[in-house]
Amino acid sequence: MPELPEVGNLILQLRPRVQSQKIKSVWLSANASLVGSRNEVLKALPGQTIAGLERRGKYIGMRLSGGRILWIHLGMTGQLFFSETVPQDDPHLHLTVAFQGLRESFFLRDVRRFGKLSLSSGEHDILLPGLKQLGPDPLEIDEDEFIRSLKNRRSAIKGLLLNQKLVSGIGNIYADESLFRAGVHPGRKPVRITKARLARLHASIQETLKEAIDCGGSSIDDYRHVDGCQGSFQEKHQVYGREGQECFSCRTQIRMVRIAGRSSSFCPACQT
DNA sequence: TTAGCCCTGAGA
DNA sequence: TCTCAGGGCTAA
Repeated sequence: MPELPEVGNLILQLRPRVQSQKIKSVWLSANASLVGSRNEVLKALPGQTIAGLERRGKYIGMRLSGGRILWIHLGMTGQLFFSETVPQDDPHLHLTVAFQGLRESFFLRDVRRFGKLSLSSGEHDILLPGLKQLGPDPLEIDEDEFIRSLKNRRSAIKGLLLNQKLVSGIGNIYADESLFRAGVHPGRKPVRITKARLARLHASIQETLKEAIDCGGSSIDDYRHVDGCQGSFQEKHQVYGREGQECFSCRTQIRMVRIAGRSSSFCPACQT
């Protein structure tokens, strides 16, 4: 569930706490969703300093002083937090990083294990296939490029927005919310959407994501800030999670359909 | 391009 | 006990 705004917020909160900190020890659970060598992670991290944090799509990159990068994808239920005490008997705890001279350790918890962890030795040996093929960031892609990448596509726009090779970082919530704001039906195919409409969708995506970032993201189910606080953008959702309720704009009942294997909420009157 | 799978907890 | 939620990968 953590999408671009949630991941972006986590990085902002993590940065002041881990940047320039030296890693003392690392623990990995036996069933952590790790891509690559377990021993390498356990050997390579201790002694390294966190040089920086970056976001790529929904991935968090933790850059180490030696040039290596630890990549974290939170999947649906991944949570990052700090604590002075190690949670005992938590079967969902997958990574612990302790820092020199710091009482608090850094933890990764992931109930459904849809998340991913991977260590790369630099920019060029990324093992995560999704990260290697990541499309442009929706906040950076310009209108022309956005339209070009979608125009003439013959599958539902909703599925295309979720395709991380085309644009990276949009998930179910922000796809539904952006389509509502642009007045576009999630099942509509780009070949049948005017250029002006696609331009409006491009703007809606950027507006929605920026607003969500300012709100600290959407907290649904598991997403929490590193200090355990919740984001507030869920209070502004127009369609996501509102099926059966009235549209705030026209009072038509919000409907839910399955498109590209994902639930899609929309207003049948506002979105055509 | 799409269906099915992974995984677990919540709710019917 | 069954079904559903979902991101991303694989196979058809």
